[in-house]
Amino acid sequence: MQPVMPIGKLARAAGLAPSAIRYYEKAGLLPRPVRQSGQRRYGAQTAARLRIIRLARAAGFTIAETRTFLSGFSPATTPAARWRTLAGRKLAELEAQAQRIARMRQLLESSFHCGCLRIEDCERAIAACEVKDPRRSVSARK
Amino acid sequence: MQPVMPIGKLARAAGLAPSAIRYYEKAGLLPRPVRQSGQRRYGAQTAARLRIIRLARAAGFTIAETRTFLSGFSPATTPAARWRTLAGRKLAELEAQAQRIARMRQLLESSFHCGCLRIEDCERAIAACEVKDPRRSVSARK
DNA sequence: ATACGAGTTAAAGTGCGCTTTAAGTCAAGC
DNA sequence: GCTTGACTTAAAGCGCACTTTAACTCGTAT
Repeated sequence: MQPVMPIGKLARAAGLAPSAIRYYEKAGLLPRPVRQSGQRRYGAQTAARLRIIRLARAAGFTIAETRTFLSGFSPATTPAARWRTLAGRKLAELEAQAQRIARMRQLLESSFHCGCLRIEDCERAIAACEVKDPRRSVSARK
Repeated sequence: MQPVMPIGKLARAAGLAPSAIRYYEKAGLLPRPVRQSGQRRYGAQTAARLRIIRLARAAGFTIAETRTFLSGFSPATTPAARWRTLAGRKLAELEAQAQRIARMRQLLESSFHCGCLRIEDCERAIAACEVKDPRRSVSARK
């Protein structure tokens, strides 16, 4: 039960679906594991690696960024240094996202305080509260 | 040039691609416009409506929500009341997003302060800073 | 006449992170 | 011998908001 877990057990242990683990393998986050009659067998180190992956994902890193963290640096680069590099960029992205959220909040709270009875009436009044950047929106998370 | 703009002109005026305008029409955000020999002709009111759509999108509403705002209420419901209803929900979503961002920020700043030389070494150390919710992540905007 | 630019359509493509499906293999229990 | 459950693969599907493509039609300028 220690060095030879099948994928289902590993998945339960990690709180993931087996398909996600296979996907991570294909994506280069996990090495090809040993096999017994065609089936993957995992040791405790893979469970540990999945915990790291989960941490990275929870911190907002994409699969590609997580792969970079795991294997995209010179082997001499320490985990701490890798994390600093990637976290710096990610924090900037999060800052941008936070600002977009703040802007949306502002729009949600400040718009349509008009007394128009029909939308066609507002259509003229809106002109003032013009939006600068027509692109981008967010919301919708699984 | 006032009540009979072709789609290209409208698109430029609104800062959108013609394909987006056709898409909005198919999605039910815009009414089918008058046509001249098969081609769409728009008046100033459509430009105004596009400004409203842009505002709604910038505020974080999805296409479906925007359609609800425009035509999903009883005609007697004022724009202000419609907006209040939808904005309330959206603000709650934004609050949730903001919290996720805060959590990601925290993880980014607090993780991997270990002195491990290789990731395999951290794999044991990580166990402590366990993540609660294995699902969900964000980042990556067009 | 004919080339050009702008319009038309339906259908497929994009990005991301998986999940789902279909069709098959394998070992263990009855 | 046969069912059951867990595994295998490659490929397709999902959600969202558009964009891109391919093949075609217009009116206008040369």
